[in-house]
Amino acid sequence: MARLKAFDEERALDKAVDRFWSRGYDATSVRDLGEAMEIGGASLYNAFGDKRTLFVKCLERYANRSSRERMARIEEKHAPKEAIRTFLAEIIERSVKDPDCKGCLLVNSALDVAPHDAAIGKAVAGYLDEIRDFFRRNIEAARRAGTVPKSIDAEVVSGHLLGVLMGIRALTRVKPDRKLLESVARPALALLDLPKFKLH
Amino acid sequence: MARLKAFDEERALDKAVDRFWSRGYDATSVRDLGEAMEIGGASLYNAFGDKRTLFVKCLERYANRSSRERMARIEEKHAPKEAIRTFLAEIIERSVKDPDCKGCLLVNSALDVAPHDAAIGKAVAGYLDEIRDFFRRNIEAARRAGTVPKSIDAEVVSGHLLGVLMGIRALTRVKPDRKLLESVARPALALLDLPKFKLH
DNA sequence: ATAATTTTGTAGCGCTCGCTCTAGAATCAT
DNA sequence: ATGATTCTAGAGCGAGCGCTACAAAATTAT
Repeated sequence: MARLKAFDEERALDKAVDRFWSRGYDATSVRDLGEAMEIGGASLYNAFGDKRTLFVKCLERYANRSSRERMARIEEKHAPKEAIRTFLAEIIERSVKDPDCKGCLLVNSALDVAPHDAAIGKAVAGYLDEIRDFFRRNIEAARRAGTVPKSIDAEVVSGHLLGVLMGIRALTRVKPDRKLLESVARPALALLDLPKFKLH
Repeated sequence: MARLKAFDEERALDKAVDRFWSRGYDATSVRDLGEAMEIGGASLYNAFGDKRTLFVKCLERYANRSSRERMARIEEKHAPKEAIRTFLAEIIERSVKDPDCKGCLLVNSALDVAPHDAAIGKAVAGYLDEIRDFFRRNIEAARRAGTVPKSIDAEVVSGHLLGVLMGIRALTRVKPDRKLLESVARPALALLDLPKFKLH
């Protein structure tokens, strides 16, 4: 009944994610995107809507393929406390090995575009909530398993870990130094190993 | 010998800082700046050079009036450990009270412009180093004063605090919630109150 | 006053932006 | 084949971008 699309939508979407990730929303032009996705402007608008709509789809794609994938993969393979440790270690590893210092698309977007676009802000906040939930449920599981002191407050420490994560991702973009990034993470992880002292 | 300038350069610079701060580098046009500074485009270029040069001056101005001012003021009035606590408390206070969720110009720039401009990246990294130095020397002073356990490694914990600070500033832009921001800071501050346990 | 010098407002340069229009190429059911 | 429908490439729209050219206005030394 009609002509077939000449490109793979998912593949093209991944290319768009890369561009937004490394250049930011504003600095990425529709022509940049078309070039990276190897499609013309008309096809882009036809398949993905306007630039902002494409960006929203990129955020969702990134959340699925980067953020959620990592959490699911790690959670499946590691005990709760080790899951948290592995998560941060993997972030640091990726951060120092990325020559472009792209950081995290969600964190970058949280600073660049979220404050100027309420809907995107809500979306980003939601993705970050998922990460905090990952920390929270692993802390709680570790508490139940006894691998983390009972004095650890999952509510507080999950927030702390989310902040530490974002700090690492932010620092990566100006000072991608392994020693520094590890020093950001280490006290947060050490917290989980402390003997049973009341923190407050 | 020549016509006098009709505007106050410092006042105009402050207005430029505000605009860059709330809108980001790319999204702030030279016309925006001229409007905020209440000067025409020609005067802007005459007095401050091009947009990028103006931005560099804005970063320096911000560092002097916001970052360094805060550190000096707090350091003068508080004992070392309380200086750290007060610093983070003030950041959180300002963050939750800012209706525009502007965060910190240095942190915003670290993510937006630093990765795409080596010179600005170096400058931002330098300003962040100053903040880490603030943490480091206060930790060391507190260690000497005995208000912080000797087991605290100033090198590690100053990096941790810088990361926590950046995490708070980043989170502010999407989730400006006092409880959340305080949960990011609290374990880092609790660390300074712990009895003498070796962290690693 | 006059001349010298700097600032100022304005107009507009060339360029890129997000986006759309249009004509034709490609694919399906019939 | 034919017709219906969708996709594609390219040109180009109006708008805004960073920046500059230029002449009028303002100031001081002479």
